Amino acid sequence: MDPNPIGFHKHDHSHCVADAVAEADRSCREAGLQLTPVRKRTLEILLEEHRALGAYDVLARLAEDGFGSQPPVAYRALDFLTKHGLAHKIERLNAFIACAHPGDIHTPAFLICTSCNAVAEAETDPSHSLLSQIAETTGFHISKAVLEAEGTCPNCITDAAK
Amino acid sequence: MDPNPIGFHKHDHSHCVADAVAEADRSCREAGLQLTPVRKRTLEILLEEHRALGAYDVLARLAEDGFGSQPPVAYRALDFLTKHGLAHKIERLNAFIACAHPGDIHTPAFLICTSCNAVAEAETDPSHSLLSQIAETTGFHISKAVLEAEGTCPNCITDAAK
DNA sequence: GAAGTTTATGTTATGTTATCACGTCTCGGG
DNA sequence: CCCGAGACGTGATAACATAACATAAACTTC
Repeated sequence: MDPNPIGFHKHDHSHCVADAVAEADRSCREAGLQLTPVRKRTLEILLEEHRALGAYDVLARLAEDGFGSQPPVAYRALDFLTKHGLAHKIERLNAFIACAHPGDIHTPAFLICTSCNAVAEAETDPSHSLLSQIAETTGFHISKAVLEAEGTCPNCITDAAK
Repeated sequence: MDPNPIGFHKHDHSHCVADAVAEADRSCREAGLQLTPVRKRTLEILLEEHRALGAYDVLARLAEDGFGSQPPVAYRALDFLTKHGLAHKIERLNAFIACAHPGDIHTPAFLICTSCNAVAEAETDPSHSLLSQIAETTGFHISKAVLEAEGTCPNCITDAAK
């Protein structure tokens, strides 16, 4: 159901999990944040799956690995990751996904394919961002934005045409 | 906690509920849709409160008015309203709000004030919409978009400055 | 106008997502 | 050595949402 979920492009991610974890490790140390075993493992799980995962899916995997089996275990780890830009919550799906561009300051936009369930994280151009325009004209101060689009990804459009 | 939630501007809405319901009534009749008593009452509740309301809040009000008291009663009515553009779901809040611009074809953006809990529905300019740009460049076909920003509304910014 | 179809509503039950409250442990500072 | 902060585990519960089934009204097809 989910052949190639990374931005809808195929790729070999045998190494990218390890790389991303190492990078997270480094940036946390730099920022004085504790990337503890549960948190690190949670990030690995999200990276390995490379798709949006519910908190209870993550929890089940953590429990398998010997961590606690109660919801707060997963929610706390996911909170940490999302708070520090290592993961994002997809509100539409009540699910979580590893950040595709950690380190960048960004307002991510997500493209959710309802056919294959892939979720791609798109970059947005902050300069003529829709939301900053709105903020300007209304005097509203934005602290966090959610941009999510649901539809059909290029691969599934092609498949449907066959 | 919520002095003036409508787009953050004060207004007298003694008549606007009735007007909006009448308008909904008319447009449903035109479209061959049944704005049944539960559905109409649900819309009224959302309009009266003029803020984002959880499904169970709506349900409680419906039950008071003699409608069914089980969750599907509220969810079905809310589904109808959202499906036909008379209300919107705020994903970030798991809550529902009456549409501020029914009839228009629009991709609404919501501004959620974390201080006073007001939610404003902003118009977006579809021509240089962020998401349609993304769609173009990626080949993704968008069927539904969610744009939600969390922050501080002009009123609360002013209040905080005091 | 009887039989079947669609649409809406109600109810019971259950599933899914998220948080609270409390106890323990560990680590670093005073 | 004691203390406070942060992290983690656990039990309990809250909040959000849907499945499955029964009933009733409106419509339509013969």
